[in-house]
Amino acid sequence: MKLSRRFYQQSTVKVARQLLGKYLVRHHAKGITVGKIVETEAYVGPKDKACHASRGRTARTEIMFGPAGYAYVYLIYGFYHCLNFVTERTDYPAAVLVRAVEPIGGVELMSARRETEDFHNLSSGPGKTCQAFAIDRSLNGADACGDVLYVEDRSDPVPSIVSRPRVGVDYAGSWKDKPWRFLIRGSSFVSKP
DNA sequence: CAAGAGATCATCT
DNA sequence: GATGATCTCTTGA
Repeated sequence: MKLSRRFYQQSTVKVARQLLGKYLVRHHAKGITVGKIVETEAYVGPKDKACHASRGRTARTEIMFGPAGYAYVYLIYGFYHCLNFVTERTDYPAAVLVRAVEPIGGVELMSARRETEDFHNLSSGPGKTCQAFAIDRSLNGADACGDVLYVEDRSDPVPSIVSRPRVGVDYAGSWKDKPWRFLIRGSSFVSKP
């Protein structure tokens, strides 16, 4: 079952936790890629200094101020893209970053795009995942309740979850220590243990 | 293995 | 003009 808009309207931390064990699906002219989400991070609203939207409403962050269930995709360091799903209510800017997935379907496609045969290096990080799934800024604003990029619940058992501080947000003052990075316990496909 | 450098550009000051 | 929700490669212990 495809996750509904209502799912994304829940609190950001809850969405981040519940996305673990769900399946990221990407339809593309070259084929479909599927990955089980094993790592996420929550970026919670205007006060969260690690959240891009904490610096105000701009062209880039506009999508986060809109309704839940849309993709927020941006370019980072000039090379890589990061995929988020917008959460909570309209005008409250928050999102969940998909940091890593376990390759499930379309593995050859991922392998070709990533230029590696190493199964554990296909999508073990936010930039790698976007490369493997051919996700770039053209998908910014894509509807996660549509048919191109969405998340499925395949009724897997609820995973055991570990939380950690978020990665790469040292600039965020006291907010950098919030334990808002979530991983499936024991997964070997996370970006870092 | 850990640490450091470099790559490269959209976005915001 | 500075910087970043990253990744890869190189260096050196």
